[in-house]
Amino acid sequence: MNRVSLKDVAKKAGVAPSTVSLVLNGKAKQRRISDTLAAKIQSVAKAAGYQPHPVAVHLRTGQSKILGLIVESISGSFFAALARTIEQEAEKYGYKVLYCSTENNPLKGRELIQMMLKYQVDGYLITPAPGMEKDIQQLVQDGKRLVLMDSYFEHIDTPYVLIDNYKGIYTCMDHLLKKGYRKIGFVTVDLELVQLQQRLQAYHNACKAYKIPAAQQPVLKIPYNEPAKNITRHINSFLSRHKTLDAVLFATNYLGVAGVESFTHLGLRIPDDLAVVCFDDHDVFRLYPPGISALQQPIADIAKAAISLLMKQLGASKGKIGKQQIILEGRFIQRKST
Amino acid sequence: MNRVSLKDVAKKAGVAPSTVSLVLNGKAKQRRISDTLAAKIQSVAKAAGYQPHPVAVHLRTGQSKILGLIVESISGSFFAALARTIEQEAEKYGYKVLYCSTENNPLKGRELIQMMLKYQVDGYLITPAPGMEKDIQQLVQDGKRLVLMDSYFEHIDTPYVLIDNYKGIYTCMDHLLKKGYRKIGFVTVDLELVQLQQRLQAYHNACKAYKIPAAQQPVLKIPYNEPAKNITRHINSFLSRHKTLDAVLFATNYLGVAGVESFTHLGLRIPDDLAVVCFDDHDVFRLYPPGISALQQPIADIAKAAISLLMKQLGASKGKIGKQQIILEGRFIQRKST
DNA sequence: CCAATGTGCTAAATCGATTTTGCTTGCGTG
DNA sequence: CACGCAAGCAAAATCGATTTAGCACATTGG
Repeated sequence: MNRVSLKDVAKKAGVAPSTVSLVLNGKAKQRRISDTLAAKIQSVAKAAGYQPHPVAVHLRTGQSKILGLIVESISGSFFAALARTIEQEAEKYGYKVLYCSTENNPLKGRELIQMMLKYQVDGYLITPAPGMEKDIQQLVQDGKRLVLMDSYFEHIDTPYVLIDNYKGIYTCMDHLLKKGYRKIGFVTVDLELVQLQQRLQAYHNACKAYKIPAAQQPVLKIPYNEPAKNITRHINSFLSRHKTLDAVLFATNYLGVAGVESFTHLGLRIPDDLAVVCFDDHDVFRLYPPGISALQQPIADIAKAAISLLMKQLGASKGKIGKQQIILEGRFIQRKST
Repeated sequence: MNRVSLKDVAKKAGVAPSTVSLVLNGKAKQRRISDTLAAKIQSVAKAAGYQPHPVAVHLRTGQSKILGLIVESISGSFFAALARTIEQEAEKYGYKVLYCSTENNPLKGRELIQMMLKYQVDGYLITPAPGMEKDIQQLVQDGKRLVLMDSYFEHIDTPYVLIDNYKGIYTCMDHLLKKGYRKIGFVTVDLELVQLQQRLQAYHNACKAYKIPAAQQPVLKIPYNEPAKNITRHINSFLSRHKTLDAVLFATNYLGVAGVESFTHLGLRIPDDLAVVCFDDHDVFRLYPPGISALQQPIADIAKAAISLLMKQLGASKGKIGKQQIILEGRFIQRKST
């Protein structure tokens, strides 16, 4: 229960507290403290197991060294992986991450933001859900540091990191079309989010490029926040209505997962009865026989880019503040479903 | 961006900072500060919109005024309701709540506890999942203040609040038996947790009291952490194996919810083909026609009792530290399923 | 009339760090 | 020899609160 304070270290080393602080904060050179003394202080501090008191640091510097991470659902595999990498990256800069999920509930999103304001996090990392627009606008107005991931709002000027949605879907479509599939259904979410519009657009444009008439571009738009079993039901009826389909492209991974359930339910064999591709990968696609092709998001890269952007805003990183909008490309993972 | 500090208030009121602090902390009487001055300071502080700086308070007092709440799943209705009430109650004592869910993942539970240690929460409120036993033991050893809810560990001496599991199930059984049902199936989780043992025991004892032979007490134990669709599958086969059942009693609400799916799947009509009761209520039971009887947990009371126990440990509450184990009774909600 | 007691408030220490300013030396230069 | 400058470290201020010790004045008693 006995914390070692900076003073204790100073006493043991026989120097002033300020000297210890300077050394431990790497300002020894700059403040012309002799190397021998610096080395001694370092070793004494280590031996004593000194850990700076975060609350004191926070009070003095005004920095909590905490980042707030708000994701839609911590149970989703994309978000879980994202959270882990974010945490690792943040640690490199000496930041802790406070992470919470909105569980697709905008009210909860608001509460979480309020909570993080209270705890004075230094910066925000958010995968914005529809309904959080105003809250995010507010954060920007208040001059808070933030980076959006996975999505963004067209008329709020914030740094963000996301995948190239258009190119991603186009790659998937290109793959299917080159394989000879011509009756491709598209399953997406019924939402006005930019990235979903882009995905839809890419689907239609790819069809057009291969001279597929507009009438043969069946699209299923599933309501947002629909329970899993309803999604499966929607997909069931969609597939039944369009018996002639030879391929389906899912716009998000949870739709793809629901689709998988649908296939087993309808007894469809992949890829003989139907070819399948999904935008955004998932464990299920790797495991479900025979393996479903997917466009993998570079999760680690997204996390790194996001942290990097945030650190630049916080002035912790040396680099200049360059482009604030980063768009990464996905990687197509071919499996046996196509 | 201009925080008003205690000093600012002091300057505006023309008094010393210490006086302001004493007044605002309700120690005016005790320190014989005149009522007129106290009143003036109060009004000045209010007018200036003074808010104490939590970090400074934390540093000085050593109290973060934050409680850590760890639940199994924030999406579960029981836990969500619990979290809300906890938050409300905590606010009355001037505490904020940092809440997170383990999503039934013991590893995540450990991480969360580590995080809360870092943030120096003053006390812990935990609904312990199997696998967290060691971590909780450690907390107790470190002298942390904590209260368990919903469950507990037999050989760790901690304060806890939970429902009377035995009496709860007995009440359900009594209800069914009085209505004339004699072939009652029991669906529970295959876990060694005390409260589940008690529920099972109550089931068997109630049967015995009505002279039902042991051979006619069919019990289905479903593995822990099974995905929802597997649970439904288990229940399907259980109900098919025991066609003669005239009633089912579910030991937890998520089993009941899976059961409901099973009924629709098998085309069973409630209560004509089968009577149903569930331990622990859920929105679904209220909405699913014709409404399923359930033993409702007094969630608000649990939350209040837990906060009360924790506050006593933290010395924030006036009352003496009395009994540390609180057992509450559930309320039977009769609906049309029986 | 002076000590004892009470009253009402302020000054100063403290929590544990960071950061600016300042104080000694030693050395080189004119 | 005096002056200036730099090196190397210590002292003190600061962040924003809480809390203890104590000061100045008034009242009372012997």
